Amino acid sequence: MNATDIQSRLTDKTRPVFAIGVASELVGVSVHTLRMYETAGLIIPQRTKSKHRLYSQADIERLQCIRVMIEDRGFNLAGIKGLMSMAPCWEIKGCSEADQAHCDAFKSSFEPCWVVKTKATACQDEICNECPVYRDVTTCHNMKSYLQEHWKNA
Amino acid sequence: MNATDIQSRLTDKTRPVFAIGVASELVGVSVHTLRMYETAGLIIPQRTKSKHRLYSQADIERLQCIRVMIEDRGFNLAGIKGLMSMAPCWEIKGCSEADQAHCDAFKSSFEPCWVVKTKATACQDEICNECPVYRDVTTCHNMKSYLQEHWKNA
DNA sequence: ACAAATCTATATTTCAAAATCTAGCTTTGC
DNA sequence: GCAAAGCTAGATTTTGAAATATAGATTTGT
Repeated sequence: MNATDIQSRLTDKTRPVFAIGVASELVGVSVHTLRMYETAGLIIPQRTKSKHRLYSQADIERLQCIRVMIEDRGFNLAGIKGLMSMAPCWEIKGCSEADQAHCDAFKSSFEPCWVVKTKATACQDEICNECPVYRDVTTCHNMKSYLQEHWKNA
Repeated sequence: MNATDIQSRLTDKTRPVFAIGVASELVGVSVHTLRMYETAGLIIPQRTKSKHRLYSQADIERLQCIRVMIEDRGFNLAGIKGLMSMAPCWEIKGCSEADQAHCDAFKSSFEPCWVVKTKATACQDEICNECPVYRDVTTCHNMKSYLQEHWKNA
């Protein structure tokens, strides 16, 4: 591993480094609450081989956004999930019409794509944690601008 | 008034015809709950000269959608309002860049345009109840498709 | 080796949003 | 004219989502 590799590993916000206890302290909620957000479909931490959760810096920021939505804007978990479901994933991933036709995320606006079971081929083997659809949906920022950008570029 | 006019009045879903008590029975919630939804910024019934609320058939359907979001999808009022705020009103209304620059609805994604104070000139004298942005945002339907249509046509 | 941390699953508690109620006044419609 | 319905404003009650706690097994790291 050369110096550039080391630098990139140190600055990679998506690298899973924090155990749930550390993440809990960084975000200011209990470990159980973090597990709850996962069950609700708001966040997908990586897992070690033995199923222990690992959170990245990006995950921490995502969780902080979730807290803002709850505390400052009065959303409940269903509402945050609903807002996240607005991302036009099929445009971002460039799904064909055939792909769209049998993808639950395209057909309904009730669940984010990283939660649905039946997916387009483009997402079959996707690790959602690393997918731009999942990564860029940070509902505490200006979501309308986000949607605009992604529709315009589509 | 000729036959065509009569027909159009009878079938106009936006004509305000139901007092709050009737609306309350049609939707299946108390009159107070209807007033609460109004305070939350989810619906804007017309008013008589003496400030009595009047609901149209379209209003009833809007309210039924709100109930679906609450009962079936678990949203709270803040979440429904947040979802409604996703409509790209400036695209639908064709606002100029100057208009966008001093319109709160363009700048933030926290409130629907029909709730914000500082509006674009295109909306200064708008009766929001009759505006397509307000009318078409029925969050219980496929909101993603709605956004797609409106972005594509923009 | 073993204490601390994490895992899943379930039960219980908390608390604020949502709904209901109250009061005093105005409007509506028979 | 007057009873019924609507208005605003504010207090109170309810209720279920969110958070906390518990239990027993597994993994981690010193």
